[in-house]
Amino acid sequence: MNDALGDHHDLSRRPGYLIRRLHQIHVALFLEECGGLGVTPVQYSLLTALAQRPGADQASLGLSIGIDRTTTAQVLARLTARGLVERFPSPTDRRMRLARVTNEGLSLLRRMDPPALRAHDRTVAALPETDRARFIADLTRIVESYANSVELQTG
Amino acid sequence: MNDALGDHHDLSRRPGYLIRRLHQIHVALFLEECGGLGVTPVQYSLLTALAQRPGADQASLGLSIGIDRTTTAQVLARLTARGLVERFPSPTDRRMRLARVTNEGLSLLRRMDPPALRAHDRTVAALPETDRARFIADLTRIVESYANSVELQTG
DNA sequence: CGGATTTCATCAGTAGACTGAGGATTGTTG
DNA sequence: CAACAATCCTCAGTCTACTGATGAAATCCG
Repeated sequence: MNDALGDHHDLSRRPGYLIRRLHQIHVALFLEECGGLGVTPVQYSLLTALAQRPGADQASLGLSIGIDRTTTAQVLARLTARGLVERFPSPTDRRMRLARVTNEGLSLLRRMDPPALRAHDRTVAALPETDRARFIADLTRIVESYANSVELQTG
Repeated sequence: MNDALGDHHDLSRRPGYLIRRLHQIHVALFLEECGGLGVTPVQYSLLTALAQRPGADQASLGLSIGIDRTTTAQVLARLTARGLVERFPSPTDRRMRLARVTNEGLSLLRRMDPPALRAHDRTVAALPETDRARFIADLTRIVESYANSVELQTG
């Protein structure tokens, strides 16, 4: 067995494993900070994106936050059921359903911002302050390197 | 609106958002490299951990790879159905079900190692080579800082 | 104009991930 | 020893996430 494979058998050296765990940690911190409001990280991302682009259709909305068409529809359905989002048919293209954040949704979004910001900050709080920006820049660099990759994007 | 919250409205500056996307990218790369073998990243992690600790019980197995009791049972059930893992009651504690990787599972694991290693390498390939080890060290640091955190651990 | 293609949304199916509740067993302690 | 507590697993329910199939609508192009 060569060294590369030997190291590879130590789970904690696998980037993918560490990333899954880090994702898990962030979700837990987010729910700890925002749990009382009943909104998950993805729901919060979607609300944020939709608040910036009212009347977006599901496909482009999902694309902008990196979730696929089916997941986008599911999340929108839950937010709609709670009255945080409205959906309506596009007047110009009857295939499309457009969405918009309701006043109630905007109000919730404003209340969520401080705890959500705390959750994001706590996610990288274990790093010395001088390393955090660099770490986030590295994350950004990897994510953006795949942003235009067809096979990894939602279809 | 203060600056911190203003920046926060740019999704791509939120660590949690970037981590979710990065996780997504890794899973896609993993399935691209290993897809033909029909094993997911979590299944691969579990097989790797179980191969190192044959006869582990579900709870400690899940704990060691950071998935909760219910998910562990689900993943083990799928692997068992495919003949990659065996489950059997503990001879000393009738509450426990122990598990072990079958010969077929060990064989698959060996075949998976090269493509899985490629997937993990590709996950951080967008970073200049000199930055990769540091990035992985940062990931490790954060994950380990929460390793003993009760409220974020499975259980 | 009309058929082929593309695009948008939905549905069904599968997988990972967690909570809360419950039953069975084991361990602790008075 | 018996009551209590802790542990292990399972079950039901919810949410994120993806693929593949299908139907409806729009667009392209001959």
